[in-house]
Amino acid sequence: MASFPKRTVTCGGLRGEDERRDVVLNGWVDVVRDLGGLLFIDLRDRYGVTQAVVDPDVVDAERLARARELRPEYVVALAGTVRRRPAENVNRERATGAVEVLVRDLEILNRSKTPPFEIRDDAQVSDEVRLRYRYLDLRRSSLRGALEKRNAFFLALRRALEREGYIEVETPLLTRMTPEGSREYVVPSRVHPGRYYALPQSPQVFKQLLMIGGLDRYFQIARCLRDEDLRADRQPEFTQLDLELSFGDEEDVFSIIESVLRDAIRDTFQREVAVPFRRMAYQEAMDRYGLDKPDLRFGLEIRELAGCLRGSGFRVVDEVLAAGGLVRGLVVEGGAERLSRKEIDGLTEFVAGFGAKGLAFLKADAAGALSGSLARFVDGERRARLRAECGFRDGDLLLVVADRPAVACRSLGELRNELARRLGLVPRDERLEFTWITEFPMCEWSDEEQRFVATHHPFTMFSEEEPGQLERGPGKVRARAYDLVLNGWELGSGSVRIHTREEQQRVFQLLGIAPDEAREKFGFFLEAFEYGAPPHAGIALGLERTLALLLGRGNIRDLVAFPKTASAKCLLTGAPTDVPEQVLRDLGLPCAAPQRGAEDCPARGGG
RNA sequence: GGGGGUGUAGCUCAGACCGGUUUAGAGCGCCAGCCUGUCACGCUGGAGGCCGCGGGUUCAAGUCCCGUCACCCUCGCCA
Repeated sequence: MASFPKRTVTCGGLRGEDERRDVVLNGWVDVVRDLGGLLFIDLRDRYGVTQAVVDPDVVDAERLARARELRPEYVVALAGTVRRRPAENVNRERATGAVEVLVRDLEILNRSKTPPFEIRDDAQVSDEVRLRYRYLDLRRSSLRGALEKRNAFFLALRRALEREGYIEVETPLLTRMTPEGSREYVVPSRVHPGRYYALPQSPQVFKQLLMIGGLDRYFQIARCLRDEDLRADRQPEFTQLDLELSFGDEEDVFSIIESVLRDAIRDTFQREVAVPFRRMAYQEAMDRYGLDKPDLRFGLEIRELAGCLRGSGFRVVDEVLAAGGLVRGLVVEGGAERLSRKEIDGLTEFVAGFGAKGLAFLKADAAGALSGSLARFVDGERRARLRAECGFRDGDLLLVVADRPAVACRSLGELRNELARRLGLVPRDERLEFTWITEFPMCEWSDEEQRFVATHHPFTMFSEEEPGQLERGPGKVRARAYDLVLNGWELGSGSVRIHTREEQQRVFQLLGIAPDEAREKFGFFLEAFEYGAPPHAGIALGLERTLALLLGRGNIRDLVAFPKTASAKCLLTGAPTDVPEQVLRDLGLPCAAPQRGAEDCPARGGG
């Protein structure tokens, strides 16, 4: 038997046709409006808000007194009769606004302290307070709605993948450390003192083993953990749609992802996405947009300026070109008036943040007069070329970076995004510009490590134009890897995998992983290749990022029920915490705790 | 690890640039009283401050200086 009057409807369920029904509501008090005689209670739960009326002519003094005790966030059970509101009192803002519940009886199930912030969507509250009292923030429809969308989207993904014959398999959370890649969380073993598991940065190795195991079509909505510094779009724990297929290649991965995303977005957001997605080679993305995750919602493409500016007397240009650098820029339409000298100085600092040593500029006013740091190097002929080749017209602003290729592309790419934000070039509609970025280089030379490092990961298949190219000119070999980009965010990446031991060993060797080391760290994996590994390919998509873009949110924190701060702390529980010395001893860990001041305690409810 | 921003009432913020001007304010919330059709109810009154923390300069510090902590953004990092 229930110890309290159990609800017969939710706070979002009543409509005009429920008139005269006897109901019980359970929920939180949203607000009480005590008019002295009549008293209105807005009662809230996940499903909505319903107005209840306590009428002193209907209830006895004891119940009236109890009603007057109610405060926001009290948990109550209300019993009463549904009645239509008089026409002039209908609240059209609310789904239940045509009715109200005339209270016959009420019980306070729990009291609440005054919450640290009001449970209202329009209340502006700092992230710090929201995270500390996350359970209160969860009562607000904005956060709850995001989690409901997350759930609906995940279900839709699972439905679509089920339909395509994919099977969801869970892979271990306690696994072995991988030598390449991001920093992993390490878990000490009590049973094996001095030995450690690692939490997976991704299920990469296991999903390939599942292919070798003949699972054929695998997916997992998988938690991934990385001990790296955080950003608005990065949490230490995040969720990927991880997917792998056998006997297929890029085309199969593209088509399954396109179809699954299209269906899930249609089901969850009632929005249509055009498939197939656009495709763009890495080099084209870098040349036109400066970044490997271009935002294609606006133009403002990067212009090649070597031809127009070579030999103009602007020394930096010629020096940079002679050293193999790039001279490129952006033409800002109407920018001559829209951007002041001071703002351009600010942009110079902005690109300096990405290593650019300078930002030259040229303004042409409405009458055609030139000004700016480039003006004295641009004669009539060069001006005509700028107009013809780059569309530089009167009233426009040309911003130029001359630098090493990597710096020139990056700084102009970031500058392009920044200008689009400032000048309002990003369309306000909800357009979704999906793009596959393909043909990444296989590896890059790392000055820091003095070796080649894999651009994607060391299990990625490469495409050699001739045998032995990987060894002779590794910088020129392309990986069969691809990224999925949406509106300037990288949603995820994947590749066709290596499936023979020989090719895998060639890549390990290229990356400077000695045969002994490879055997020790990846022996089990190389061995698996010797027992009939099928050709396979796959991808992993960051689902919080995908949802953040679909919901128009600037960070992924609200797609996570209990997120961590920029310093990877949980403000609700206080994690990470010290642990008792005995626990460390049992684990065979050194007990010397670093000297520290008093740690913040988790919230105790204030007041 | 580096850079930038923020930190003042429960919440969101003024005050700080140029030290003394009020007894550090506002809106919301909170408490009390009044109010029988409100819906962010209204009206009247009230309580509430280690000005993040520690040091320094000064006759005098919310305000200036140094350090430190927390949160946010970001570079590095994130195969």
